[in-house]
Amino acid sequence: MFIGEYSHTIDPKKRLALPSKFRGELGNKVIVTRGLDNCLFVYPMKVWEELATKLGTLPVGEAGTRSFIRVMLAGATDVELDSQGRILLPEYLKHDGGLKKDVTIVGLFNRLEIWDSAKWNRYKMQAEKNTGKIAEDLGKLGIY
Amino acid sequence: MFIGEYSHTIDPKKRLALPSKFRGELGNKVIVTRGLDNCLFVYPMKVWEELATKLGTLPVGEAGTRSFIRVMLAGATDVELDSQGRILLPEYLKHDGGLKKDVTIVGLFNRLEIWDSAKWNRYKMQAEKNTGKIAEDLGKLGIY
DNA sequence: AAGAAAGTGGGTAGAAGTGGGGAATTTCAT
DNA sequence: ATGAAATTCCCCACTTCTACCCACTTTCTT
Repeated sequence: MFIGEYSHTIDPKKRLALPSKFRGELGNKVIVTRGLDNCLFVYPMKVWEELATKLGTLPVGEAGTRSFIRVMLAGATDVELDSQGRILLPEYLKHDGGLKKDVTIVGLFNRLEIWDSAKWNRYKMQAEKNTGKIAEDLGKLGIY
Repeated sequence: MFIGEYSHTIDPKKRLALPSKFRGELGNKVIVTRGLDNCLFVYPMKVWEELATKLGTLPVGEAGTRSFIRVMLAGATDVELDSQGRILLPEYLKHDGGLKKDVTIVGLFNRLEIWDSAKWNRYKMQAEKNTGKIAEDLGKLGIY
């Protein structure tokens, strides 16, 4: 399980080191894709395969579904880790994720998220303002 | 499985390089045809054969089905990759797909799609407006 | 304090994408 | 049928990007 928050940098060659703590569980090949809230998702291959299978079995007749599948699959790319544990980010993902030099890598159960550091900090502050509300929700979910 | 998004160009001789990542899985002969939403579809031979069989056995009673089959089958052409991994696009497909110089090649599970880059970007932006809806869909699929 | 591990940066050979010349083939009009 | 024009195919050339290797610095561990 992936947990924790790490500050890394994208170098001039668009390479990004993944936290060493995650490498064992990730293997040496991962899937990077556009996520929600303008960040990127990183999946281990096994998790991705389940997800892709679900996508592949959706009916393609309806335009909305078609566009959904397109965005998910088109936004995804498989990347290999180099000998230093870095991935090479395609330009379009770097762009769509709003990433510059400083990024924050967040572990979330079965995936990672890659955020622009500034954006992540804003998001966190915003989230903290809603702590009370979140606590309520947690309560409803039976989490204490 | 084909995934990802690649920016390529059609040269003055109407040649288009397919992304090298896809070449192994495509083989050196593919089918190009008119797709949905004003783009082109590219199928590996095996996938096309299955698809063509299905199309051939569809009931032809309904006008919509008939026209769909016509567009798919009539527009289809088989093209070989040259030694640089490029295909030669027939003029009518280039025209019907609204393709100019800059195109985006998208990997979508078992096929590729070829889009005019400007059109693809508009499509993507449009799709992203439906992020909320997409998030719901993700939930339904059990994706977190 | 010394060694190991992690993150970052850079050089370089090879691969990938793009463009163009010229021969061979096809198409079309004469 | 024949010549002209266009198209297709096969090379080769150039530029950019990527993969692989090595090196430096900082942090953590022993």
